[in-house]
Amino acid sequence: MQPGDQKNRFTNITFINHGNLRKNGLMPLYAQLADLIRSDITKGKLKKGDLLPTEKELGQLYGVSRITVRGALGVLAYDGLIFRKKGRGTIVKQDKLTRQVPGLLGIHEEIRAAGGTPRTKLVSFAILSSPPVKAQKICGMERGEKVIKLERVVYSDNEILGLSVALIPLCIWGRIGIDPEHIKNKSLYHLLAKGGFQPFEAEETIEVIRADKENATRLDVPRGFPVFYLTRTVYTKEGIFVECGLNLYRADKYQFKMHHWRVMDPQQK
Amino acid sequence: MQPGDQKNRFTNITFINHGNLRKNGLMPLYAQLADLIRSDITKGKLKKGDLLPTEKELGQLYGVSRITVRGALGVLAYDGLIFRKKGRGTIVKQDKLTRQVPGLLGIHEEIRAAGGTPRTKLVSFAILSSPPVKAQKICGMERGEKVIKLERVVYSDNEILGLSVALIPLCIWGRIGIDPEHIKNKSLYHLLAKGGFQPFEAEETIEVIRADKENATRLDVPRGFPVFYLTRTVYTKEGIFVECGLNLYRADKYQFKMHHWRVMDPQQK
DNA sequence: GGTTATTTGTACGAACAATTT
DNA sequence: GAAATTGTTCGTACAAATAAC
Repeated sequence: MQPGDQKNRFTNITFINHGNLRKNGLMPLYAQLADLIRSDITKGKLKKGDLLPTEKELGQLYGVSRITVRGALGVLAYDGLIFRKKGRGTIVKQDKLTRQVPGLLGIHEEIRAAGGTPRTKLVSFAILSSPPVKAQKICGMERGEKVIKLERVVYSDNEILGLSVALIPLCIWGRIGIDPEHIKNKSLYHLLAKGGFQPFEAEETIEVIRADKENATRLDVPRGFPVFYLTRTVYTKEGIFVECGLNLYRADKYQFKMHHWRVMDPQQK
Repeated sequence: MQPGDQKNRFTNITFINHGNLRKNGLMPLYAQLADLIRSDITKGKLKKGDLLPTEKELGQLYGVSRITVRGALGVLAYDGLIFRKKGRGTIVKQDKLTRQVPGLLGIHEEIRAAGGTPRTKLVSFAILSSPPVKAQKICGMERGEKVIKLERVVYSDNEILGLSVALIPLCIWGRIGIDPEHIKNKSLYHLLAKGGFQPFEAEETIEVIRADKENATRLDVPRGFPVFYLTRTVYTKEGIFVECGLNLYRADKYQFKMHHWRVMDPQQK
């Protein structure tokens, strides 16, 4: 199907799961409406290329204003399920993509998402009077700033996946107040979130290097074996720096999937 | 600075580049306002942690409604320059991150962005009666669908960077109507965009493999040398599949930078 | 600690502009 | 050229969260 093609617009009420919006205070109306339409799409009532009812019609169907409808459509457009064309209407997208924010998962969550069972072993725990030079370069940490250094080995289903070093400013660590003992098998990001520093943004670089003797031993691979070298700088919603992660993952046991997209249309759409 | 901290709110008019909004039809008011505030942030008039004037005040300052102000703030929040807190206000973020959509750059653009000079050499051009099995798996192309296969060597500043195979459905290729001769040194994505199929979304996987004899020769590396194996499936805004890319890049000459983030707040924010 | 004021979040109605059919 | 549809913008009102007293 090409851009110019289109299908009939669904004005038929029965196509829509109608009349279920409640002003219960739990969820905004626009979010409820978005979920209803989303389920119509994912369940196949609305198929790729279909034109949705117009914003006016949707408002009438569900007894809400056009603003609310636009809020709902904005969610779906943001999630990549629909797109809109001025003068034409709102159209269900082709469905090839796995529409999912790249996410900001910790390694625990990543492994679980891939169907594995994560396990981490704490190798070392220390308070440094100054961050390593590497970390200063990567995430602009100040010299002389006290940091926690957490070194862990990561296993997936009892196979070594990689090594992980996390540097966390002492002032952050102090506020979340965790006993090093409790880190074992716990998601670091989960702990940070519970302490009021929920990870929200991250900058990451991915390189490949070859294992030196020390790393090769620890990763149980021959010397020179390719490993991903992954650095990650993590921030809260407020832009507060919370972690600098230096990670080595075996290249034979790890791969990346990404979803890039350009969203413009920041306003309700 | 911690989440609870804050600075004074700027109600001082002189801090804002005021009175420049025009209903000229070229740009919506909210976008103009967003640009004004953005420049105040990037130029340092508004610093990290600062509270912006309230939505009401901004509206009065610029003579626009609160809806328009919210549109502008929505843009900036989306771009990661500010965040908002109910009951408190709108706050300028810390400025560590390079706020940039991950982007959907072709290899030409990537090289240029890194300060290099891209060059591509066309190795082969063919019309296949069916996509390779690999491509069928990666991007769900149908057996029997005619595709164009474009094989190119990519150089950055006259050094070999990698090999690139692009598979494009014949029906798309036919519509953009390009002479294979003209692909040389051109950005494929640029050509696609000119033909009405602007790349908008992509799904990508990154793995590391070791070069076999053939690839090693072509990439000018020893056998077994680690190379990035990068597959990419590209779609338009409408969700129309336009390209399946299979790429091999030398791991010593390539690295990835990513910016992940969680944006919720789909409505104007 | 509770109350009040402030500020953003959600939602309504209405009108016109820009684009496509 | 006319009709239909989304895009932008106004005014207004109340809810929910935060901050100040």
